Amino acid sequence: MADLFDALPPVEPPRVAMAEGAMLLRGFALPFEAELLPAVEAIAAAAPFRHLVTPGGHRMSVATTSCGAAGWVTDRSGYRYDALDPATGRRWPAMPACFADLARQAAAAAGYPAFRPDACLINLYLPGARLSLHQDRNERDFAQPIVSVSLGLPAVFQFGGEQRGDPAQRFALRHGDVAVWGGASRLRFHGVMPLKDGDHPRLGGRRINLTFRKAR
DNA sequence: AAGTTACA
DNA sequence: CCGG
Repeated sequence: MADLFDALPPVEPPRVAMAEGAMLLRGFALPFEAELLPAVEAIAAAAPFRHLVTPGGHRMSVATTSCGAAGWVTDRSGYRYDALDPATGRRWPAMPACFADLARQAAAAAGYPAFRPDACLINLYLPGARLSLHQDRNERDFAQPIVSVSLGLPAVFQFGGEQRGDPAQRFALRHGDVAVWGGASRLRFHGVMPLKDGDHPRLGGRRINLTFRKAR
């Protein structure tokens, strides 16, 4: 059996319903695309990517940083949003306008026209990096969706149910794809399979994921 | 508890 | 041997 990428039909629908309230926007027309990667680099210069440790004491294979009024962090004591970057003691870099515009447009296209993110978690995946199944539940208002933008190398996204053991669907995510989930799907478990080696024309051997949330 | 491994 |  060929892998998920080869198994996709030759012409992909631009919008795929993953579940109720959850939409995958394939090849979303990224506004200000040329500005996105330089913006990530500028954020990383002020708030470096780091491998956080989970409450269970495990080092995440994905490296993270954040921008916006609140940043997602974890350590032995738990998951949380913090106005300050624990690594620097300073506020997170401001959310670039091109990020906020992208998140708003994608959310609107998926049926969430009022989305105004105040946090963007930036995940850096190198080959082998993964995110095991988890829920996004540290935000205060679950009426607000999650908007997840894929850049660079392709990855396989797992989208499960509200219980960790529920069966998970898998979706190939490529550069320019945006997954949006909210409503009845807001607390679904989700994750990313280990990144395969590859070479993206613009991003090289890495995947960068921008995950927008309304944390507060 | 956003992790890893073993094994059927 | 690969993948779920």
